[in-house]
Amino acid sequence: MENIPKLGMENNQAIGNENEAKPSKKKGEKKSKKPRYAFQTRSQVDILDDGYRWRKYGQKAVKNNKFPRSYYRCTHQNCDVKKQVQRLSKDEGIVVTTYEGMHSHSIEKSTDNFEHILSQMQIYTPI
DNA sequence: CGTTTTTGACCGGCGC
DNA sequence: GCGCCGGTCAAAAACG
Repeated sequence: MENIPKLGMENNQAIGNENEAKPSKKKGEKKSKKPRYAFQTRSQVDILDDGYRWRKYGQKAVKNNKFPRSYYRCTHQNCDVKKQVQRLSKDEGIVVTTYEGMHSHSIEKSTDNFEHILSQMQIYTPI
């Protein structure tokens, strides 16, 4: 697992995704809400290291997409942040990274100018 | 040695 | 009622 930050992005677009609208079933609608932040990054590599440590816990192919989607989870002590990376079947150069949850600690990596992007990401929060 | 990765299988929910 | 889908976990193996 050579996880060297490889960033080949030229254009990144942050899209605020909220929780899907569930009809009316059980769900943590009162306590833990899970904000979802989708990031569309233009890069040739799907391994976008944002400065956090992620442990892949699953990979599944998605309908509509010829490429499989990768599921990652933060390997922190109290960080249950989930992240999933998906590539567009039409544009292999487009990588959609969706973050779920918030980090409870700061970044330890260099993050280079990625830190700047991360800042934007946090700003884009909400729902 | 510790950690992480990979594939398969399993479960729950929903649809019809 | 059964089938299907998505999502997650588990184990094993691999790597530094």
